[in-house]
Amino acid sequence: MLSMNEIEKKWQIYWEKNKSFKAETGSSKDPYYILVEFPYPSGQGLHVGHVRSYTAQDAMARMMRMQGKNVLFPMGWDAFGAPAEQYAIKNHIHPKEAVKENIKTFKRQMQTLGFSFDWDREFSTTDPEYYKWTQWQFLQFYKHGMAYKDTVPVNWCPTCKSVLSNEDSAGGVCERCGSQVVQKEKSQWMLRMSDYAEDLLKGLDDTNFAEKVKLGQINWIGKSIGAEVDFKIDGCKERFTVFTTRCDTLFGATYCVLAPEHKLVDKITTEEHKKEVEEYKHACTLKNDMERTELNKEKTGIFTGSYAINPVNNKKIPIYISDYVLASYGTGAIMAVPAHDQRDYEFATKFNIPIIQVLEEVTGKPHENETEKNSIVAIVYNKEKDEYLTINWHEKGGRLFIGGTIQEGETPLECALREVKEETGYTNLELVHELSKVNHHYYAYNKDKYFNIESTGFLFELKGDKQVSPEREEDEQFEVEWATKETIEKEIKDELHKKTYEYACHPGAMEGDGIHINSGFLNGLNKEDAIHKMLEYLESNHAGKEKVNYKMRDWIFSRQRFWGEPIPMIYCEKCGWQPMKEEDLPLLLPDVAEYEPTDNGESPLAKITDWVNTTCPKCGGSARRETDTMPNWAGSSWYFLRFMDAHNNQKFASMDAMKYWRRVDWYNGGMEHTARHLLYARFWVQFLYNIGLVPNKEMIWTRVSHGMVLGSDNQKMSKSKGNVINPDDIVKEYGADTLRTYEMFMGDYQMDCPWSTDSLKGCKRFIDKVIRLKEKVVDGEKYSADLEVIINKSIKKVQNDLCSMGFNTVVSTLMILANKYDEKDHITKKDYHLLLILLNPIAPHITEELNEELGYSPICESFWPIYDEAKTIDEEKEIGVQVNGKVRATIKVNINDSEEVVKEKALKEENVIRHIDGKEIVKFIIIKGKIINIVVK
RNA sequence: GCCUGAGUGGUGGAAUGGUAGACGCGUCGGACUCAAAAUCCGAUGGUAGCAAUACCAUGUGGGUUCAAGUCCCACCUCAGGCACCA
Repeated sequence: MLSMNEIEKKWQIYWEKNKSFKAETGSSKDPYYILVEFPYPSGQGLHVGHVRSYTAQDAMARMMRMQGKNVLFPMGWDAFGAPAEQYAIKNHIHPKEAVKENIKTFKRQMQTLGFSFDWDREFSTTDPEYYKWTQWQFLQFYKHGMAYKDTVPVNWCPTCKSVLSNEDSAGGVCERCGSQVVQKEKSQWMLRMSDYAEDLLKGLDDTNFAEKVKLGQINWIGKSIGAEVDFKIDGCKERFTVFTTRCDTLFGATYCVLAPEHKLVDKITTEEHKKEVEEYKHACTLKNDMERTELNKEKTGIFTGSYAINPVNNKKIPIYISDYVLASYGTGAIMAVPAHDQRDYEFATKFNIPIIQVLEEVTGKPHENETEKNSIVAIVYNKEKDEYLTINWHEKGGRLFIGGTIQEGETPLECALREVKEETGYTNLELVHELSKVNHHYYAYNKDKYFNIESTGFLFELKGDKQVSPEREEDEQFEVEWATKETIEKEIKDELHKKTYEYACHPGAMEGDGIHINSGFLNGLNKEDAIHKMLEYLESNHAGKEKVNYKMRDWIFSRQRFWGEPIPMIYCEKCGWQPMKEEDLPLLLPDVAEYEPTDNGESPLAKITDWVNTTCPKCGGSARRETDTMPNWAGSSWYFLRFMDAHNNQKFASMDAMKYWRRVDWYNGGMEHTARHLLYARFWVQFLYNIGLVPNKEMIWTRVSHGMVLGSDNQKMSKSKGNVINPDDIVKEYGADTLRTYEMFMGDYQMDCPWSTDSLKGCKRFIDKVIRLKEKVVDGEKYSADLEVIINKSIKKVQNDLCSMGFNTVVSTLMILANKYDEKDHITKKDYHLLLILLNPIAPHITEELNEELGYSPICESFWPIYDEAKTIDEEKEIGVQVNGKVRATIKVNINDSEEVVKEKALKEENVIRHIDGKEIVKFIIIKGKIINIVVK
């Protein structure tokens, strides 16, 4: 008798020897490419989370092979990265040595789990044979004008003298030493990814990504359609352009803002403001990205002394500089419309800049022959009692705030104060906010008239309870009541008053839609129509044009690190930047053992002078190599192409191989990579497609993501929390099949799920039960008659669920099947064989072993069973009988029963009779094979 | 603030608009055993009841429907991602 671990070893050797999972390029079988993100081989070893996603894809791969597909299921290593470099610095060894060790561990662990990877295609991104092609592809980017050098700000720690990634400088503090991170300008290689924004957006239509993945991509690209508007500067020839998505609000622009870094700032700043502006600009350079974008930060800024001319009404509006405007987005300048943009509103309030409302929300329904008038709604708040002043008309009109019509010669504010006094007698009010105006339509019963009013809202605070006697008119029969927030939300039904209350709760800019006011030729139009009309106006007056902007920027492609692909560029004093000759690739990383960072922010490579000094490929004179390396994302942007033709030394992959495999059919990875990694990979592929090197513009068809395996405390597994589960321990104690089965069964594959060793034991019991069932096997090459339906149902469910990531229900289906078998004294050989095949994708070792004992040829060389749809339906079924939607009984129905028979059966049930007794049957609903509902009155 | 998800027993989680809680874990009871482990059998959402059964129950409140965990509207909580993108 072999032990569990021996059985597993036996089959792992069998698969390896027989190359059971080798994918043959060019085979006449249908190709199917299943990819799971290749791991970073860390020193921690394989995580149980890896086991979950690899098992899931492995199960799919195994089933599809049995279904006759030529499955490509590869594995490799994404081994460049900071941890290996840190480790190397500490231990004075070359990172490639550390990586070699880690890969060995990872591979051994994967093999003990029995994943059906085609190991013949294995490679690491750190192999010179691989990164040669990463470098080669960079040269293609360069040669096609897609790579360029630019000066961009980087996070810089003055203490560590090192460039930090955004992650390492979270919170504006250096992760390592805790000192303040500052911004430093640095010349970096960039890839023109923003040129591809539109194509990356459109390309999504040619993929089958999950909707949330597509949304992630769309948000990251961040397309916004708007307009560029040109502003002249008063008394000066200069002009500047702003980007806006709301050109319809141009009449409401009351100032402009330039980013502190904007080129024009120095030119337009007047003498008297020079000093302050300089100081402000300087203060901004000291702030890092985090501080500048901090939430709820109070707006800051400085007036430049100059004025811009609003192109639609020639009004002079002041120009400020402020860091809430980003130099890197749009044109680095904005027109500010405080009435309709929250940020502008905050700035304008702080600097006392006028706020002009140009758009009103509309409430109520318009009607013919409306009378127009202006009115107010006053909301009075009592801070001490936390209550609002209302008047209650009871059944004559419900609860309202104080309202009224503005009279001749009266301002809205005067009107509001008068109305409050007349209706309630309160006089000591302090204005908190004047609220946005609302355009309201309503019908007045007492006057039998339709009105269209422009209502101004006010929020007051009550100061003291001084009250004079109200001056109500005779027909004003209401009560004055103080009402709580809850009462108001429940009882105030009037749309205008509700809207006004909403404004009072969230005072600020009105960013919604409505109709335009104070806007010349736009008056009366809604947002969309007004945008179109404004665009026409701007274009015909040469003052602006439609413009599309994207949040996505070019890809900063330089890293000041040792352990990455060297960028194959050479700088010559005479010839400038020159690409290396392609035939000289790969440019190898030097074999030294010191990678301490330099103290000026250069890559550690800069200190290795033997390596840095070289000759210019163009003029042959002395020159220096680029010392920055590529980011971690580079190698993973095209590895899936390499798997199609992993050992080609003429090309990164041959067109023939890529045409045969077509694309990645199924790509599984973590949710955290669905935005950036996927975008980089798609960009890379689209570029290669455009220069004719890959067969399709999108090389990834379906992208799905898995949930994390958390510790049993529902927290992320980490050494410090002591909740880490090592797959090696589990395999040793319970076997790989049990671990695989449990990880499939633990929960919804796409969702996070905590580890539970108790539940794992349950899966062990299930596997043991399957083994025990062998004792019940009797000869027979047919399914047992009474098992036929459940067998056919199970085949269908297992195969459907394996394809739709319902791995947990695959396992439960098989548990149900095994329980059914267990109820019987005997099962046929064929019954048992079927269970083994269905379970094989998830628990491949033990099923192969039991299958062999039965005398069959290996499952990995067999065919997947085909189910008979006709036999998936039960002859007899229990269904519920409802009366008025509540289940009152269950009856057994036969598939051939007519509606009449079913009806009869239902009406015979005692409990049903009791519930319909003395009542009239209104409706008799029979959903065949599902439910009966008797509706009675 | 915005975008994604998710809220169902003691617990992990099932459920094409059709008997909510499949399957598993745990717990309780029983069998086997000198005993324990393993295994097997039974019970297991809550309240009331001896029971038949009734009522309540899928985050909260409304709605659509013969029928809602599932669809629609509003809200609350949690997790992840993005965040002054004009």
